[in-house]
Amino acid sequence: MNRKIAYSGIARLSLYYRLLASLEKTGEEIVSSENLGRKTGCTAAQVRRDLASFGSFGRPGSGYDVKGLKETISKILGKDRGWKVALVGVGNLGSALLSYDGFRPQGFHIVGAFDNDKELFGKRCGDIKIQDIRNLDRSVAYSQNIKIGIITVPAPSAQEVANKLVSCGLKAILNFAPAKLSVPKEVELQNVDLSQELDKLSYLLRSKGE
Amino acid sequence: MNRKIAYSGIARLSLYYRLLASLEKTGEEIVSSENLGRKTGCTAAQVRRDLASFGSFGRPGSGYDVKGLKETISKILGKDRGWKVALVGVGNLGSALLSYDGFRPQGFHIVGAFDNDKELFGKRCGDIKIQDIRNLDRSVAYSQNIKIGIITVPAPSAQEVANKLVSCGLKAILNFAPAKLSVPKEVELQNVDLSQELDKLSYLLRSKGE
DNA sequence: GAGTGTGAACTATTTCACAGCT
DNA sequence: AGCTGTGAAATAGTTCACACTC
Repeated sequence: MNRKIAYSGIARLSLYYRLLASLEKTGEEIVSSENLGRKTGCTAAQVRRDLASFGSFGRPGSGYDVKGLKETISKILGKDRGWKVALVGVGNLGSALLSYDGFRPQGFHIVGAFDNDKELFGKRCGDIKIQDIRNLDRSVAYSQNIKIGIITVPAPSAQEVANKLVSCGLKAILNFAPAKLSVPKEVELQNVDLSQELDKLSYLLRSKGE
Repeated sequence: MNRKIAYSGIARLSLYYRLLASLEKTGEEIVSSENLGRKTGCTAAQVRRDLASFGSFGRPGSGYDVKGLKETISKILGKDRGWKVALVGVGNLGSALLSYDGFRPQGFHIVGAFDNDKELFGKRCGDIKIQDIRNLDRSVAYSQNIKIGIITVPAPSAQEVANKLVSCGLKAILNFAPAKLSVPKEVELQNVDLSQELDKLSYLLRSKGE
């Protein structure tokens, strides 16, 4: 057992998980690294290496047990924990995320939505009532066991919101604002940067002469 | 001049670009790799290495010219091309992206929005009228010079939409559906996978015992 | 003096290829 | 026979450190 997974392996585990969930639905019981790889866009070697960093889950000669591996990965990723999430910034993107029903089955439950626009207070979005951001404090976060925050405010307010989330004791932030946030190193930060994704496509197109 | 940029360098160029645009607004004229790095979360060495893959843009002793470097990166990334984009799937996320006004200034212009839901045809979202997906064909894409497609449909229809976009001659796809798409290798594909981002946070939290 | 551009060293990640298990 | 788990090799990416330029 090779104890250290490549950082990029984590993202692949997420893909494997989703594929396993779908294989389970269609009744597949066993899957090989070859297949798991092809269906997630990874190589068989990556699949085996990634999984082997956490233990020996496969059976030589046959492959991996779909249901078992799915549960194993769920535990590795911590998806079995049922994370509670707070979202700040109920604009276009924020409300889209609130209404998205794909997070819950993945183990993420948005339990609070906050904004600073009076007009929105009390309105519902999905099944959550939008609250004044000032209602979010350490004790609320603690009592609701909220550990993850999603930032969907405009870039200029993003750092301020991040500070707030940190001061409320949240441990992880998913940031959609196109801004570089500073958070204490013990707080995990992931950025989703839509313009950056388009820039990558643009570069690839341009560099092949489109 | 070191001709080959690391793939991950492209994403950083996008960050540098955005920072330079903001420095330009505040009237800064010169920036060092040190500063550019700190403000984008990269190292000074990365900044210099990334830029040096395309030429010598800095002045030893002072740094990089903000305006000039911004324009250079714009060209490198192909942002100066003014890409036309079609979006398919005007649900929550799709309409959020249509209404988002951050793409245009970045050189990406969504010129068409398509769905298969009759109820939506003719409605406006942002300043675009939603059309029947059947209205999107090769000649429309060609005449409007649409090269990039954004997929914001549910996972089960994503591959079908991708096929359609490819058959319309689009050269790049930004996919938000949690599905692994197959496209010809000459078509560029980037995935934005929100559950995956949450999974990464979940893993990091779990692995540090939160 | 200050800061770039870049070889060279280092670290991370991927791929190869095969011994060993079922 | 088929497929995993894993050393070893190969490749990719990052950091160091400094000669050189302004």
